[in-house]
Amino acid sequence: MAGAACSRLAGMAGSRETRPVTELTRRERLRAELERDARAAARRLAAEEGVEGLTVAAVARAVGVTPPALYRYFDGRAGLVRAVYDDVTAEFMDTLAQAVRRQDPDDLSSHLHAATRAVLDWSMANKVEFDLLMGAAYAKIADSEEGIPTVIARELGGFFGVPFARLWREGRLRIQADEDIDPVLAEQLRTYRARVGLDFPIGVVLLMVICWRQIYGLLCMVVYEHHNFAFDDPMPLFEHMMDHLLGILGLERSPRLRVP
Amino acid sequence: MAGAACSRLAGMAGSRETRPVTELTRRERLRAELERDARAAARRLAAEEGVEGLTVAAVARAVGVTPPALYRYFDGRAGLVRAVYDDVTAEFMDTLAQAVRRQDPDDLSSHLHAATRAVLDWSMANKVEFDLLMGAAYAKIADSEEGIPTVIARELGGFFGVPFARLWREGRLRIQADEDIDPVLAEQLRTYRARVGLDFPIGVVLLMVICWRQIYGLLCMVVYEHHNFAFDDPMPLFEHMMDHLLGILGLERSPRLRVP
DNA sequence: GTAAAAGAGTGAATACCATTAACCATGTGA
DNA sequence: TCACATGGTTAATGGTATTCACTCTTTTAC
Repeated sequence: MAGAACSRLAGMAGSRETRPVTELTRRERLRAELERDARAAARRLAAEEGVEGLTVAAVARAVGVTPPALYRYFDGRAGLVRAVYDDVTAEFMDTLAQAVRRQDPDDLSSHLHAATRAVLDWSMANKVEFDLLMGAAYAKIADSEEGIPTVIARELGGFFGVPFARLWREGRLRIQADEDIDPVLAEQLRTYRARVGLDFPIGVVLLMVICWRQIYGLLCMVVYEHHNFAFDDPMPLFEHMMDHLLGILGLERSPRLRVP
Repeated sequence: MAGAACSRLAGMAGSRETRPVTELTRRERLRAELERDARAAARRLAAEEGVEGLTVAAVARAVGVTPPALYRYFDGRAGLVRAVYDDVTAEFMDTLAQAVRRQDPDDLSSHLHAATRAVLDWSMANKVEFDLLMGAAYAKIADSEEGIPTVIARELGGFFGVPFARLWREGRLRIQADEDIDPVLAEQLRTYRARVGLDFPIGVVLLMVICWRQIYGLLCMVVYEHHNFAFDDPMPLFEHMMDHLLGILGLERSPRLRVP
């Protein structure tokens, strides 16, 4: 407490009016700290107890305030869930980016393989968060909040769009011609392409959707634990699927794949 | 009230000790009625308000008793959810059986197509129930209850096992030989086969899993509404997938497919 | 036919939860 | 120094699950 006051005085002495963004008033600093702590507590609670365990009261306890205090920071329970959603989205996309950065930049096979593997690993290690981002819990947030819808679908679409664009440019892909695609489906694919911001033929978009459908199915099987009674370890199924998907894309499993 | 008493007296006059199963005591009849009403109310509440709207208090209100009364019928809220789960499972499997019965018994393509289509249709029309049977809500029940795990996976596996067995017997399937399957995966497939009660090579089981992975991915995409921003109508994607899956199985889309 | 036993409901109590309103102390900035 | 904004508090309302003690009714046994 005394130390905090001191550093505040030091900050005041340094600059009053101009206040560079780094210099925060005591209130601003405390507010930032409490918000950070609350977000962390919310995330921890959600992970440990499930989304339903993420309650205003529990977060308040964790950060040492009374529940109503949190209403100065978040829009009630829904706001807390939204905050966790935002944090988790950022963390998830960052994890993916890291996995890709570990690969040889010219090795598209390992790029795709590692990204997909990272999705699976993260999802298994963060089942509640998976549910929030890509599962059932998502629809509930999306219903209430306005800006949310399509966030993760678009982020992921953009992310996987990069290697697909390269595959397309390199002429490796065998895709369906526009006129061979059912017109209704074609229109949907164009909408998807426009909303995600991709710039290759809808035949390539269709390939992305076909791949994602399979990946997503495996993810849900694993995370929701329906087939655990037999498929305790999902890796064999995953690798089997990756061989198939890479094959669809005219690639082979890369010997240079680097997983953590 | 008076009428009820009368019928009870008639029942008493008819038989006391032997009491054929059809003859119920007044209490038993009232109990059966209230339980039936409560299950129906629980199902309706879940469908309309979501699983979180399925509360003991709400069901009690719906059937006109106080909440503690329901503890004589169900094991609290978890018991209510479990009851809905059981009812929904039966209804779902029945819907599938009906869809198959509508097809030409010798037309395996329409058999598989109709069954898969029925799964999709039912899931879209019963999103909350889908979540309970095959989605995120399932894991929560499975955690607490003992008998539950694998119910739906095994029911579905057995159901789709029938046409796959016929395909296999007819020699249409191109499958991987046992020794070409990763040993760990092979062991998992054998476990699955044993637990579901199938009796064909694990290469066929692998085909089932490959198909289900894709179907399930599409189901979750549709029910959890992640890609609604582009794929408002899932039918084009579904039919595209079915063409692919039937192709894997050496079949073609049947002109005799009958959907409701 | 009557009395004991079993069953099914109620009300009260406990313990959570979310959310709002009124209020108070303190940091901020002129 | 002083007015004001901010961020916390307590209190109150109303929702939830669940347990317990109790009562009334039905069933069953004698």
